[in-house]
Amino acid sequence: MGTRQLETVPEPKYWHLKTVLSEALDSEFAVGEILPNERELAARFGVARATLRQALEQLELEGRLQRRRGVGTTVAPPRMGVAVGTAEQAWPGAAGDPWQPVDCTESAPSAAVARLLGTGPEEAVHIVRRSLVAHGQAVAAELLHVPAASVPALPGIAAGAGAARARAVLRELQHLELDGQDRAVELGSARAEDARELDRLPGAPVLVVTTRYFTASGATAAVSVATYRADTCRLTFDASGDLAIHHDEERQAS
Amino acid sequence: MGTRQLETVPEPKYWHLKTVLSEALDSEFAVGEILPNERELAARFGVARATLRQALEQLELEGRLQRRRGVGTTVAPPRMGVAVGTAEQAWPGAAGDPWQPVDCTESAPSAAVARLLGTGPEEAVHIVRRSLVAHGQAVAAELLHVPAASVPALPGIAAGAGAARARAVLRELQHLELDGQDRAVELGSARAEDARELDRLPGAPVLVVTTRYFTASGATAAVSVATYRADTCRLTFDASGDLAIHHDEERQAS
DNA sequence: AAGTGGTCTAGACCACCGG
DNA sequence: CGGTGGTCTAGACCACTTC
Repeated sequence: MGTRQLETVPEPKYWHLKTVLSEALDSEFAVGEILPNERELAARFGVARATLRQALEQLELEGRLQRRRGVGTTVAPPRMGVAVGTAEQAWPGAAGDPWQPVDCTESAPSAAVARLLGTGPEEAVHIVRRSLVAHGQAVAAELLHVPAASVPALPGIAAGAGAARARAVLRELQHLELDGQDRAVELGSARAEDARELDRLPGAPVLVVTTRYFTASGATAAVSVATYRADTCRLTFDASGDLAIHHDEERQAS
Repeated sequence: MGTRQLETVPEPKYWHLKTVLSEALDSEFAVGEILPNERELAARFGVARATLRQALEQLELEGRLQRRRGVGTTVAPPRMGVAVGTAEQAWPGAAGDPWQPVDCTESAPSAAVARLLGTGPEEAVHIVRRSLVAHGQAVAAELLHVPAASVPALPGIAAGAGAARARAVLRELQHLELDGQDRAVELGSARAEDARELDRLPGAPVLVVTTRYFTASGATAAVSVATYRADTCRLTFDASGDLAIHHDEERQAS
């Protein structure tokens, strides 16, 4: 990266800072190591703290750093691969599904989910909350929306609460024949509730995976909206049909 | 969502601002409409411009707004769905592939790509640049890495330049038998080069899709690194096997 | 030239975590 | 309690687009 300030390149300071820091992370720091605090880093680079923070924010977005209030800034491990697209399609909660049921409520879904389900906007559905933990860290939170029509044999509403009820809904789902599914991935920001569960601040970047599950009759039997921590996760769509979560040392290609 | 300021919930101003603006966008603004400028909005809400900008940044990240220097802030259309996972797996450049070849160079890949390819870190590969345009807007830029061993019958190095050479490499790829592929999606920030092509500023959030293509012998024959504009794209992994880009009115479910 | 969003500054205070 | 990152301010100047 030689000197080339002679071109029409008034490179922003934070961008240059990010590059310098990124190279320093590669060569001079080990995973888990804590960096000097923001005030000292800013002084060392001769910039305002806000400018230094702009660079740190980018590096955190790229999964290179992890910042925690009251603690400090540490060098993040490489992103973990999380398998979300498997060849063997199965209902959520099938054998080997690593998601952990948390609880289950019954209420009206958001307008967007209602549209995907094809149900009326006022019609209540079962909403199963599940979470995905990998390497001791919560990496994703899911809201699984199941219309009552999909689980007709569900025991009465009072059939337990919390995780027990969630498991009951998932068990009933297995009785349906799954015909296919449909996935979309987009960038979002964590709602306050998800942020708490993912140990992030509200608004943290997340990858939102929306999955529609179809029955043999072609109807949408359930819709899952899963939010993955964008800073620590790389979603993998292997053809290998393996649900296992694996942690590897591959870095973002670029 | 009643009033609950009595709890220990000192909600940040920018977060509240974002909520207010978001609701205003839903009810009072049409797609494409320009908002008042930042200085006026900040004054109207009684906050500093930096705080107002923090809210706008979040909304832009969520694909609700589009900001352009020298122009203004406009209400963004819903994200377009871009199909990236198709049941009928095919080599890049196959019939119906909407990607447009731009040019082709021959150089050493990044360390990360070299690892995926299984080639030596110094070994040069063909790097085909392609771009994806939808609705008159560039939505993605791709670097397709093809080791020389994958296209042995390629005419001499001087066989054209630019798009012509890119097409030649793609044509040769079709002669190989494709056995499978492997995808990963993660959040990244646009390199300066990608940012220019995507009409964004450097560092803009992008969805990075890394695809490995395998030959029947199990070797990695090519690696594609595609960066999609995270603000305007929703990646779809339909089982329908349709490469078409469709624009629909679905909003992020949340 | 005028107006927009993008960058940068030098401060201040707050919420959170640890000892 | 001290130290950390998170929020917020009130300015300034710059790069870009449009007229």
